[in-house]
Amino acid sequence: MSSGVVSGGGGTTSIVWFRRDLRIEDNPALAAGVRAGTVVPLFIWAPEEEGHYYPGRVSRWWLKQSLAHLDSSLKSLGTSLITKRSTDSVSSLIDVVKSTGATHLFFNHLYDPLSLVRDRRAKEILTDQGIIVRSFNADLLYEPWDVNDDHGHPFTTFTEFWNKCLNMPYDPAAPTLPPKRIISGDVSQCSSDKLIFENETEKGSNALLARAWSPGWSNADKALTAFISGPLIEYSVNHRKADSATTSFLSPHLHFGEVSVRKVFHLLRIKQILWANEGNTTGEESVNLFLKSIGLREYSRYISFNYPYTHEKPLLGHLKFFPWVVDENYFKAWRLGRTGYPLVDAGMRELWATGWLHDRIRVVVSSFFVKVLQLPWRWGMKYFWDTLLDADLESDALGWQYISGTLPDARALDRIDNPQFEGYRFDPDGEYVRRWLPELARLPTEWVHHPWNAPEPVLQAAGVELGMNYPLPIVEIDSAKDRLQQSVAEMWQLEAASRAAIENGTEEGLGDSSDSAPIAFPQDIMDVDHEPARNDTTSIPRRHQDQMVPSMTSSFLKVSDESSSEHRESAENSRQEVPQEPLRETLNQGSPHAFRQNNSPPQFNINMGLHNFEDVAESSSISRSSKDGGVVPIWCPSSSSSSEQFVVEENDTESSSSYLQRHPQSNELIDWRRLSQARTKKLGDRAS
DNA sequence: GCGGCATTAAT
DNA sequence: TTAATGCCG
Repeated sequence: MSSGVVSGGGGTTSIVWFRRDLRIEDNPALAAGVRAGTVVPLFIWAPEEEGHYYPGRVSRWWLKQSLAHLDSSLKSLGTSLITKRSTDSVSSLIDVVKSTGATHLFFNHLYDPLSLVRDRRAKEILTDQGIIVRSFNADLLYEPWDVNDDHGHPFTTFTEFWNKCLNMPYDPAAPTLPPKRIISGDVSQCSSDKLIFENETEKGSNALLARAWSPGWSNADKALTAFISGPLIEYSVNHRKADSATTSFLSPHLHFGEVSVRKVFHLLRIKQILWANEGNTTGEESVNLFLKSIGLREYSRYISFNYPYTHEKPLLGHLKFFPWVVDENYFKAWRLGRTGYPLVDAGMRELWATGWLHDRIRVVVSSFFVKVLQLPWRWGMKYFWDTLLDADLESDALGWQYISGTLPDARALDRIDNPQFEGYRFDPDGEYVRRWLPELARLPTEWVHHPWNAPEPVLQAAGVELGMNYPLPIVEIDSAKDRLQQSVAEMWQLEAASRAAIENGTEEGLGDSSDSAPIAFPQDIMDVDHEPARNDTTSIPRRHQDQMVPSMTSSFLKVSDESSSEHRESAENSRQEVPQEPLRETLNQGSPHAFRQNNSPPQFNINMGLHNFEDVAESSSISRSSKDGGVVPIWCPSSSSSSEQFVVEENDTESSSSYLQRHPQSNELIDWRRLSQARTKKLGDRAS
């Protein structure tokens, strides 16, 4: 083992607390533990801490495999993973500290709201007990607090943020190699709990997953290499097709930290320089495009850190006044893939059956959800959370907020994308629809994305009976447009009224807290009986509040019980209708050409011209001195949800200014509110 | 070379 | 819808 940089090895035992950094390679917390002496690698399974965001079935399956993989790697290096079942991570940490005699705790940063709170607590409490706690950046190219505009404020649009990232004065830290050997700490007094990640029924449902996916850090590394040396070069050309085979397969790996994003970045850059030199513009474009999807992942963490309520509240406050349609039948039809819009339905069936969805299709189905059905976006987000293999709170929150028009740079709120046209754009030959909607399989391409227009003889010949074996559109696009216009107008009126009320001092705080009564979360919807969705839109109950999940920090509800049982049942239903996952058969591991399915990197990545950065090569030699090891991103929720304190603790001598001092208004709604008002004016002008 | 028209894609 | 790009006369 290496000589102990921190304290001379030998006597020092460190706990390395693994969370979503399930890799050996380029893992700063692990490296710190190895440097310090003997190591106790630890994983704590405390899903109840996640509240509503108890991981979904397929996500838990992945986690299980990934941990097994990690454990076997650790064993080959000389130690093994201690696992604890817990409802309180911090007490479990204390237990492990006591039973192992550890003096150090190392972990890598997470940026979701819950982890920010929990990690702060962990750090405080363990530090109080005399433990040396250090934490590191293993998840991002740059820490959120390092990327600011000229005034030192956080960016509020992606493009600005990403341009800044690409033009930082120092490179992301270079990835490091795995340790050669790990000396195990004394765990004779510290037993592992057996962790249960799936029940028997779920096991059955998960059985096929292993044929398509190989969780675990070294498999992630293989997937990365395979992608970069294969489909990457054509990524810009192919990434748009719903059925294309050229996405990276990396997003679940990235979610669990099986692969280092900094390694991805560095490998991409090598290709970029190579292709730039060769004058391969397609390749260059592809790298930029793919890098951008990495950037969106970064941005999701950045946003979550700076505005740690993004998973439950719209960033632009006016969306609170949007009159969401609370209709359980709509929601159900969407989940079942029975909306009558083939591209949407195909996507939802695929999600159901596989836990996977091409990011283009994610945009299609979520946009349909929000704009056509006008269902509360957080229901959709929650469903994604429950069903996606790569469910990721930060990325999904960003994606849904983008779709819902609640970001300053989101697409226009009142714009509806027509699934029919999107169908011909993303699935021009109808292959995707035919694969997932066997009832439409015999329909000619001409009609496959709008069967409701097809002549009766064509339908008959294809065996399609609209309203019987395939539904008519649940909502007409034209009426959806009308309804959306009305809703948006209503939203602005309410927002203006609220603002006036605040200015008059007649009402307070209507603006930004969770004052509005919540639209209950799906659990009261998930188990509704199987009623066909109605086409009539006149009697839909509406509520004038943003939907609101009970605070994550206060709730130990296991929503996923209902949702997963419903999901299972539905999946079973659908298996009769859906062809038996042809993709699994074709997904031979290791063969890039077998990648039938689109594993896009983090969700919602979309093409965008980035700056070429030829200067990247020169700047690559600059490395930055890490301020890791002391900084913990921290969020303290207060009783009022609108006034979260947001403090970064800095043990580091390098900087004495807290995050709050540097960004005094970063955690208030001020910025967004201002943006919201600017937008009010703009949209108001346009409307009049 | 330039204006007009079509195409594309948007975080 | 709009802005940017590309093609063609």
